[in-house]
Amino acid sequence: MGRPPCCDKDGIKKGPWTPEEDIILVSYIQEHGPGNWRSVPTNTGLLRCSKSCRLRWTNYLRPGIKRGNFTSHEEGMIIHLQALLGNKWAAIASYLPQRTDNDIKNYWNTHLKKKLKGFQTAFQQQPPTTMLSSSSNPNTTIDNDHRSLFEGQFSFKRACANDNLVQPTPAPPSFCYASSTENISRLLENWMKGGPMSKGKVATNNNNNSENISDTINSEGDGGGRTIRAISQEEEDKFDSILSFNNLENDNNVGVAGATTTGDSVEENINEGEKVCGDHDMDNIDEETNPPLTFLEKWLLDETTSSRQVVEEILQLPPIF
DNA sequence: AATACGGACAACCGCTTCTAA
DNA sequence: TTTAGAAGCGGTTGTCCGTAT
Repeated sequence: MGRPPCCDKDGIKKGPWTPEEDIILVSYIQEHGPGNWRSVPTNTGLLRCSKSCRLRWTNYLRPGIKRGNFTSHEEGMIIHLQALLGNKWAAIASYLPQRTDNDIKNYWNTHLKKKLKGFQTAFQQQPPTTMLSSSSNPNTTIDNDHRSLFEGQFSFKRACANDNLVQPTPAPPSFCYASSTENISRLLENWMKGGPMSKGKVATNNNNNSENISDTINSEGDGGGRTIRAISQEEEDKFDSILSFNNLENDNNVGVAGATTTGDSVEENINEGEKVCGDHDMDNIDEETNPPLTFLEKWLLDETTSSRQVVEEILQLPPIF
């Protein structure tokens, strides 16, 4: 026999969560910690499926979640990771600990996909170097639509690249209780301060005590367990194939996401990545809270990776670091 | 002013993987 | 070892809101 069912299918409430439900859920988790979601609806009286409770907590109520205002840095990370990993939102979110997979997925579908599609369309007609120089060259063949695409819609100003400067964004949507959700998260902050891990701290996976929220943030799923982890063989294989694809496309100066490549071997890229990574000023990185860089992370940090550079150049993205 | 349309995002659905009994 | 439910995850849908007509 397996486990008993998590909850009755009848009488389950669907749709948006109310502030009252949020408070009930947060209060319960404060007292008991997340996990054992099957018992949450029963113990709280919430007419929600356990799955819905877990999702609500991990995506919106847990402390440390950063909402809205994706920085250009984050955009760059998402673009690179999506090119590398595909639609593995949970894996991508693991490199952006303050963002949930759902948030990243929505942002990709509503913002970045459109931008990249427009970029690829434009790129098919004009390679990046020419396009970039075209703005100052009236004799270029690039048409005005594409120029405006890059100068307007695509213009992530480098002036905003500094992480201290938040990208200008439209007013937040006035969803019925987004603000109350935020308030609930804020309420939890003080509580978290007394815990073993402060809000938003990048987690390691060393602590197995699931009795408190901060530990469970490291270990639960659905966006909850955002840990820096070693690259899997599958990811490494995919990375290799992307590099191979870039090399194949090199003759046409077109690579993944419209990027060019130097045609370096995988080994050369890896070595170069390690070398450059070593040249970065890592003094501010706390090894205790930020584990040693993985292969993938080194690649992301590698400013000499030509494909990344070109994408950043064309999209006016800031250097990742 | 009313309506239509599209964008943005929260939440749900369904499939896959993990794990407790 | 088997089985069935929990958990994880990505895709899709529903709803709200702002803007254009």
